[in-house]
Amino acid sequence: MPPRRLGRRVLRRDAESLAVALLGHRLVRVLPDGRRLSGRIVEVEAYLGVEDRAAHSFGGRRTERNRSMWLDGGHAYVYFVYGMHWCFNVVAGREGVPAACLVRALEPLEGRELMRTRRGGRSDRELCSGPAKLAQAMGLDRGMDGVDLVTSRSLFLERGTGAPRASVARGARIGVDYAGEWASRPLRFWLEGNDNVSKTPPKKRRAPPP
DNA sequence: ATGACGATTTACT
DNA sequence: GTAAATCGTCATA
Repeated sequence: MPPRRLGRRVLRRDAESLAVALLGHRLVRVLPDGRRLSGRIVEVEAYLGVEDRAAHSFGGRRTERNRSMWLDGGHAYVYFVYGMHWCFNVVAGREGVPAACLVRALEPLEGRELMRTRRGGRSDRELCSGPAKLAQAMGLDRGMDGVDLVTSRSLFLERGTGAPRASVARGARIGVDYAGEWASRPLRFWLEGNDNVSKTPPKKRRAPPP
């Protein structure tokens, strides 16, 4: 029996619930030649939708770039940032609700050799320990944007062992300092102690008071 | 048509 | 800790 995939019912949950639910399951990529790449999800951030100032859909923004955020829960939202990086999200909620979960880190499982090639021969813990790193390692780009993870043969989520509640840590999201009060909301979730969780970047210095 | 800006990573001091 | 890399996207005009 092949492993069971995560179904629409789970993937339609709200972004915060889904972020926690994704931890401990596996993201799987099957290449055209049949090779498998996969990793255990160990870090996820929730982007809640129109009210969330850190989300691409804040204020109901609906553009060419973020249109996948409005798809039904369980679709992929893959976007390009900083002129060179791709990031992968699992869309949350029902169609018309622009919420998503940014997958920030994986524990590499299958296909580590190919991942290492794609990542420039780095060590195992440098393969998928960041949103753009895992996208590069797994070969996720525009071609995967909008894919339905429930039905696709090339990209999907396999049920793993899940995550014990006690092992899930939470804190502020990374790289959203522009989002005002939303920047400090604890919507980042990770498996405490896992070596593949991304490192928090240095804090931006605040301007000195006048 | 133009300009500002990133849901980041990497290298360097 | 700081800074460079690098360009598609979006808002403004």
